[in-house]
Amino acid sequence: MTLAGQLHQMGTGKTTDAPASVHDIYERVVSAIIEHRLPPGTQLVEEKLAAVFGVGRSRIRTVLARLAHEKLVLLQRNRGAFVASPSVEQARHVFGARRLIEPGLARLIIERATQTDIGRLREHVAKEQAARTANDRRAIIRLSGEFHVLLGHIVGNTFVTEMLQELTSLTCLIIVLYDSPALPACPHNEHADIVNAVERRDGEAAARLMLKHLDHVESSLHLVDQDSREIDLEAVFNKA
Amino acid sequence: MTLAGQLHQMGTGKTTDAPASVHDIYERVVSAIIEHRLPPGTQLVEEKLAAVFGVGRSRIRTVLARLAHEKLVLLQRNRGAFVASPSVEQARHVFGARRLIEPGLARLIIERATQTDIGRLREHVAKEQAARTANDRRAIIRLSGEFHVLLGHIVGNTFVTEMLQELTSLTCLIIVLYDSPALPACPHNEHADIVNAVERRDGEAAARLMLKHLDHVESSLHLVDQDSREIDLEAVFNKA
DNA sequence: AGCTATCATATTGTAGACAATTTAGTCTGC
DNA sequence: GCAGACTAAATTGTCTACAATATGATAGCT
Repeated sequence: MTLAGQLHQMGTGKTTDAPASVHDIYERVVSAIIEHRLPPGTQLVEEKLAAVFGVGRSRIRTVLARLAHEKLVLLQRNRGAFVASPSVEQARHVFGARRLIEPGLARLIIERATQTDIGRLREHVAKEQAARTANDRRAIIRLSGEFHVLLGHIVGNTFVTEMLQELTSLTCLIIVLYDSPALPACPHNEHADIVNAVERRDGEAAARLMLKHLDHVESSLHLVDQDSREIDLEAVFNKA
Repeated sequence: MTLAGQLHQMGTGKTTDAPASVHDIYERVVSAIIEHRLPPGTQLVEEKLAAVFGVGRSRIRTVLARLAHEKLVLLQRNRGAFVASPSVEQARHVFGARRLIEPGLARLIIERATQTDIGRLREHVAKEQAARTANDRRAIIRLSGEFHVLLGHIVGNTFVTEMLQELTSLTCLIIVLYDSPALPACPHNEHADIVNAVERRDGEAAARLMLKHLDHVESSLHLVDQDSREIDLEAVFNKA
C-alpha cells in the first residue's frame, strides 16, 4: 500500500488546498501508528511524507522530532525515522511505569471524580463494549488506551495525563507486537469493575483492580524476544 | 549580563572551532536554566542563541523544541520561546505527579538495589552534605534533584527515569520561583533517611519517608499566586 | 570466488532566504 | 486627548538548496 493510502483518513475530505498544519500532520501520523496502518519498523522518509501532505520537509521534521520524544518513532542519526518497535525490555518498562502510576491514580480519582465524570467513564466503557461486540479490534485497542487517559483527565493533573498518553500509545504498539493471537487485549471488561469501585468510592478496591488489570494485560502478552526490532546480535552469536 | 555570559560554562574552553553540536547546546541551555542563570520568563531569541553558539537557527530550533517538550521552555506560536515559569497550579501538578511515582519507586528500589548502588547513594548524599556546609545554594538544588533521578537509574526503568528527570528539573525552577527565602530547600538531610531505609531493606519505610520528603519540600514553598508568569487578568479584574 | 576500494544513490543535517505574524510605535482626524 | 488605522521593526514559520553521511553496487585485484 502507498504511504498516502496508509495515512489517509476517511472523513477528512478537506477541499481547501491550504497546506496541512503541523498539528494535523502530527495527529494523522499518530493515529496511523496507533492503529498500525504504519506498522512498527516502518521507515518514515521525510521527503515522502512531505509530498504526501503537500508541505516542505521542515514541518515533517518537527512532527518527527515530537514523535521521537514521545518514543512513538525512533530517530537514528543520519539514517532516518522509524516507527517504534518496542523491545521486550521496553515493553516491561512501560508496564512497570504504569504499575507505578496508575494504581495510585485510581486511588486519587475517588476524591476527585464528580458524578458527571463517572457518567463519562460509564459512557466510555459502553463504547468499549460496543467495539468488543462488533469485534472491531482496532477500536478496542484504541479505546482501551483512552480509558486510562480519561482517568488522568479526571484527576486533572497535566503531567500525569501526558505521561499516560505516552504510555498508553506505546502500549498499543506493544500489544500489536506481542499479543498472543489467541485472545483479544482486554478479555473481560475490567474497566467496568474499576468504574464500579470508583462509584462506590472504594479507593483501595480501585487501586487493587487497576493493578490486577495491568498485570493481566501484561501477562496476556507473549513477551519474549522474537521478531522485535534491534535484535541483540551480541547475545545471539556470542557464546560468552 | 549578556546572553553569551549567561550561557558560558567554565571549564569548557574548547579551542577547536567546530560548531557546537545539538547535544552540547541542549546541555548548556539546560544547565543555564536549572542553575537559573537564565531566570524563568527570559525570552530565548533563536537568532541570538544561534549567534552565541556559532550555528544556524535550525539547530537552535531543535533544541528549543526539545526543551519545550520537557516543559523547561514555553513555546508561544509566532511569539517565541521563554524559559518556563511554572504557575502555582503547575507546581502542584508536578508535586502531585511525584507523589504518585516516587513512593512506589522507593518501595521498588528495595528489591533492585545492590550494595554498589547503595554505596553510590551514600556518595551522593555526602556530596549534598558538602554542598550544604559550603552553603552552595545552586549545587544544593541541583544535587537534590539528581538524587531522585539516581533512584530512577537504580530501578533501571528508562521511562520512569526520564519522567523523574523532567519532574526534578521543573522542581528546580519551582523552588527558585516559590522558595520562601527563610530556609533552604532540603533543610535536614531527608535523603539520608531514605537511603538508610533502603539499606535496611525496609520498603514501607522508604516509601513513607519519600512521601514525607515530597510533602515537606512542597509545604516549604510559598505556593500562592504572586509574581507567577501568566497572571490571570480575567480573574484579577472581572468581578464575576 | 572472495576481498577491498571506489563510486552511486538515497537520505538526513544545516544554513540561509523569504514569507507571515506579532508588537509597538506613529500619525491623523475628530 | 483619544480612538483607530497605518507603518515599521523584530521575530518566528517555512521552504529550498547544498553539504554531510550512510548504504549498497560495481569494478578490479589477488
